[in-house]
Amino acid sequence: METIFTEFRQHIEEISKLTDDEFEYILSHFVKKKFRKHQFLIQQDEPVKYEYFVLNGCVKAYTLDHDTKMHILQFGMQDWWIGDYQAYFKQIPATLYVDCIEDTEVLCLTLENREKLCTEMHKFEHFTRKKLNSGYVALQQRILSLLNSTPKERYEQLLVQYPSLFQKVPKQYIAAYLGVSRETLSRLNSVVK
Amino acid sequence: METIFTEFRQHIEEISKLTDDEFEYILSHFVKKKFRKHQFLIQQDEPVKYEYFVLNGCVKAYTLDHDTKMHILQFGMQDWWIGDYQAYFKQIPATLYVDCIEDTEVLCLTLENREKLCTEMHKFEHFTRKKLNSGYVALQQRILSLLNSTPKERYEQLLVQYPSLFQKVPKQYIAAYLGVSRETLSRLNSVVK
DNA sequence: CGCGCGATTGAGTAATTTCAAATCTAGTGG
DNA sequence: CCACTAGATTTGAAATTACTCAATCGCGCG
Repeated sequence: METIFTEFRQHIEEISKLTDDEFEYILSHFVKKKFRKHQFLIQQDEPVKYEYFVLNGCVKAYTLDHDTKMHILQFGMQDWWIGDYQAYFKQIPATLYVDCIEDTEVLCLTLENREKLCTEMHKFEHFTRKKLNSGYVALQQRILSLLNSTPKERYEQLLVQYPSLFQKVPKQYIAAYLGVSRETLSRLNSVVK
Repeated sequence: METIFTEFRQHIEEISKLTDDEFEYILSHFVKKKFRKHQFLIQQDEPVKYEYFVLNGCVKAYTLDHDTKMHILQFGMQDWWIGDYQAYFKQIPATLYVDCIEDTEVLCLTLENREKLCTEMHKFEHFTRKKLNSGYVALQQRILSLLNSTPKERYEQLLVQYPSLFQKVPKQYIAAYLGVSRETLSRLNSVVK
């Protein structure tokens, strides 16, 4: 077993313990791929074949406003799942771009294999449901922070919640994630709270 | 079978067909409750016993900023699920309020019964997972609309997406959902696009 | 050393909020 | 049927916040 997959196994086993055979079986439904910095995993209007599990590296999922202004829906770092779920589940052309902030390795799962695993292994469906539960809650929290909080508060919350993001991600992308201009984000540091 | 439950059955059967016995079994894990306009289903800091399926009526889930400014996370109308999922899944005190915009009947599901149904009936776990998939996508869309769109655009998108909301819900609550002040929402109508 | 990307700073502009007051509406009791 | 009231909506004006556009700064890498 390649050691690169142990993290992936641990990730699943946080929710459901697996036998070696079970893990091998799950893994056989994924394809490993490498991408370079700036390379696209998904491009708007293209078909969306996969959901991705990030083994290492860093990616961002975003839309472009009038082909210029970027709005970041999600980052993907080690152990995070990422994709264009709307397009993936409905099997329609991509509504998002996903590209690499640095060189990145991912595990790719087709919708077909996802459904197959869920049907064949109750354990995997359980894992998927649990993962979705927490993902759902996280998105609700993000919505509340967009409604409740000032840009400065949102920035500080993010800093506490995902300090590792700030190691890898240029501030302008943080701004595009928080929903403010890069200039405003820059000025937050000097504002005395 | 009370006719009030046929909608609920149809709602599940949009994803998984059920036998009468299966539906009866599922239903036996829910409790039906009635609430009056202005009554709370959930109050901040109280325990969260249930997730709710709305049979009829209308509710809102929200937080209060400094006990005054309301931010609405979600509305719940006929056939919608609603609750304080963060508190429900983690079994911690409520972070939200949920109360009735009009008299409302709901089906209540404890976390225990939810997990029991998911464990015992693969079909129910499948239903739950599918429902979460689309819920997850819907929340992502909401985040993107908060990042991408002007208040006027968000208002118009909501109007197209959920016209029935506007029959039941005062505009000030729509404003609290869209993330603008009621005054700004009011002024949107007069702004020539 | 110089290039290029990212971050910062400044100034003017646009949008939204806040606070206050006025208007409208539906439901209630006389 | 009308007057009254509470809640909801609208309007006005001032203040605040964030945005845009432009210029500058800083740093790592070839």
